[in-house]
This record gives sequence, C-alpha cells and structure tokens, in this order.
Amino acid sequence: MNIHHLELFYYVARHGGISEAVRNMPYGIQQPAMSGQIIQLEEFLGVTLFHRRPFELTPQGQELYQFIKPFFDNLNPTADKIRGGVAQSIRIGASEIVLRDHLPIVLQAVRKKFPKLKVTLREGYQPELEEWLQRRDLDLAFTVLDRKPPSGTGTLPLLTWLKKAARSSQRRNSGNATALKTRSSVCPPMNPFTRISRLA
Amino acid sequence: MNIHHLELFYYVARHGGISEAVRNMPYGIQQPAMSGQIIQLEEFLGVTLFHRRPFELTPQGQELYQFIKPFFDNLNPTADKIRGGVAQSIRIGASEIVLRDHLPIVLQAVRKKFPKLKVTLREGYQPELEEWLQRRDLDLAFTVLDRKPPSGTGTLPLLTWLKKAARSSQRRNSGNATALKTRSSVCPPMNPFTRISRLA
DNA sequence: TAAAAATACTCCATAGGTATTTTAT
DNA sequence: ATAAAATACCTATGGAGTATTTTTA
Repeated sequence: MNIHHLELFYYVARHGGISEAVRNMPYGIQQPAMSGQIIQLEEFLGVTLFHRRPFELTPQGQELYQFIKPFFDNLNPTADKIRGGVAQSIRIGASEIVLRDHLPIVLQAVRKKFPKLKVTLREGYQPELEEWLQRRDLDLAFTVLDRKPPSGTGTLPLLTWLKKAARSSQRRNSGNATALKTRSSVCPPMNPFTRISRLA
Repeated sequence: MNIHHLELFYYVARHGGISEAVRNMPYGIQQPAMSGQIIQLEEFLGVTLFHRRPFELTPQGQELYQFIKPFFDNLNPTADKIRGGVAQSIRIGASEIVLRDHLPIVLQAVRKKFPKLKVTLREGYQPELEEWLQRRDLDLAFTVLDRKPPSGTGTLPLLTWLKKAARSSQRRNSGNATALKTRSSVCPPMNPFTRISRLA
C-alpha cells in the first residue's frame, strides 16, 4: 500500500477531479504525474475509485475517502501542535548563584527572541541536577562537572554551546537548543561552569 | 509532511525501537535507512520522538503515535475490504434469448473460477440496456449495436473480449473483467452480438 | 563487549516533468 | 471547441543499500 498515492487521492476526492486537485495542491505537481499515481493506486486496489468526467466517486472510492479523510484532514494541524508543544517550554536547573546572578540577563535576551517560551527554573546542587536530567525532569542544567557526563546527558563548553546549539539539530536537544539559540555575546562570563543537557 | 516517514515511525513505535522495527517490517528495509528517515521526521517536526536506549516515546512521540495509529492499523484491512468489495458482484444485462440460451453455460464456467462471485441478471432490450449501463445500474450488457457505444461505455468483439479483459487492467473494468476472465473456449458462438460494458 | 543507532558514501527506483495524444462535454 | 485525462518518454531526487563508526546498557 503506497501511502503517497492515498495522499494524492485525498486531494482528488476533495477537489472533485485530477486537474482541479492539481490546481489546489499545497505543493507543486503536474497533471500527468497525478494521473499516473492515481492509476497506480487503482491498479493496486483493482478498483476504479472515481469516474473522471463528470467526476463521481465510486462506492469504493467513497469508502476509501471516508477512511483516509480524517487522517489527512488533521495531519498538518497535528504536526503543528507537536512542533509547538515542546519549543514553548524549557526546564532549567542550576545553583542558586547561577540562577540569581547569571541567568536573568541571559533569559532576558532569550525572551526577546522567543516571547512565547515558557521557562521553568529549579534550584539544586550538582548531584541533584544530574539526577533530574537523567530522569528527564530537566532539559538543561548549569553546573560544574569534574568527570564525563552521565548517560542520557551531554556537555558543551559554556562559551561555545550557544553556537553549537544553533548548529546541532533540534533533534539532539528536544527542540530546546533552538529555543535558546541567541547572540552568544549576551552570554555572561561563567567560564568555570559546564553545561549538562539531555542529548537524547 | 512526509507520510512515508510516519509509516516508518509507526513501526518503530509499535515494536519499540528502530532495529526491532526493521526486523518486523512487512517489507524489506535496513536499519540505516530507518534511522535516517526517522531523523528526518524528527528534524522536520523539530522534536525528539523517542529516546533510543532504553526505548521510550517522548510525550510528542506519544501524541504523534496516537494520531497515526488508527490510520495505519486499519490500512491493509481497509484496502482488502475495498479490493474484495467489488469483485464479488457483477450486474449483467441482456435480452431474454441471451439470458436463457447462452449465458448459463458461460456463468457455469465462471462460477468454477470465482465461486464467491455474485451475479445479478437483468433482462432488457437494447435501448434499456444502454441506458442502464450509462446510469451504472449495470456493469456489463450483451446486445447488438449498430453504432458507436454511448459515452461511459465501450465495446469489445464478443469472441475476443475475454482475452482482452484479461489483458486490460482491472481499473478499466471496475474489477469485473478480472472476475470474468476465464477460458475463452467456454464462450459459446454468439458471433452477431456485441458487448457493451462500462469502461469508466 | 555486544547490540543499537548514527554516519558516510553510492546507487537506483520511481515520482515527477515536458510534450503530445486521446477522450468526452 | 475546449478542457480533462491518458500516454510516452525522460530526468532527477531522495529513499535504500553496504560498509563503518560511534554510542550505551
């Protein structure tokens, strides 16, 4: 079952014809391509899905359309929901000093870039932060670290992580790296600290 | 939104991991391909869909899985239903003579090949048959025809149509040609008659 | 240390494009 | 006569393969 064929059929059924579908497609495709793909779908199913001119879904075409409609109707909305559902929140842990003296200026700059981002702050000392990261109660932690990061987490040099976050895919950082991507100049000098963040 | 990516993710979520999904795929695919496609999906959504080892869906992964699951769960069953839903019935129209003297022997042979096929017979004279074909009240009609077939219908020489039906795709004949595909030797000599059948 | 996942390529199947013909209103 | 759909043919993108490395439980 070629699902791409179903997607094309969805638009054909929706717009009442191949050419009409082509004109209303969210992305570019030509009529011969559309015809070909639809024919392949019909051959695969061994069934005529619709009469061409005048356009009319066959009973089988209706059944198929009924089945695929809710899926394709809600595809992009669902994607948008998922896309937005994470990037708009980040949970940061750090020591009281970092939280009070260094983070505010950073967050202030971050807010300008991402006004809708919700930031949750949590105070804790190193072993706590580490545990919370592993438990996925935190997305990001600032702390000193004298050994390699525990599994499920990773580190980046503090002064470079902002740039790295920009490069590294959102995938690696659950979308939060992007949320924090900002001018590295706004990053205050916290050299001795090391960042631990969940990578997976 | 690449739907093929969703299909792959469905199997990953279902089987709890990329490698496990690869092992249980209904068609052949390799782990690197799977990894790559999943990564593309995650990059497109800007979200981690699942933690790799140990495997665990993220909240976003769960939301996506919830959404796509009913669709992919029912995909093949629906396809099968549509596939079978037509081939098992055919509506044939013909004159009383054809119906009584010629069709029975043909249908007897057809039944052997397609025991589950339901045949509906209807008697009528030429203009009626033609109208019923156009109205799609019939799938197939036997009649004489002194002019070209009306729109929405087509003809084939009686002694060759069985072979042709075998060649021509099911698409052209709503699956019924296949249902009627049988040894042409069982076709009695009805030379003067011509077949009209819906082509679209 | 062994299994899983990611990376680095190479390749090729097939979706899609252009040009044209056929079909139906 | 005109617009839709189908056909023929070619191109090229991106999905999938092999080999290998990296990761982590």
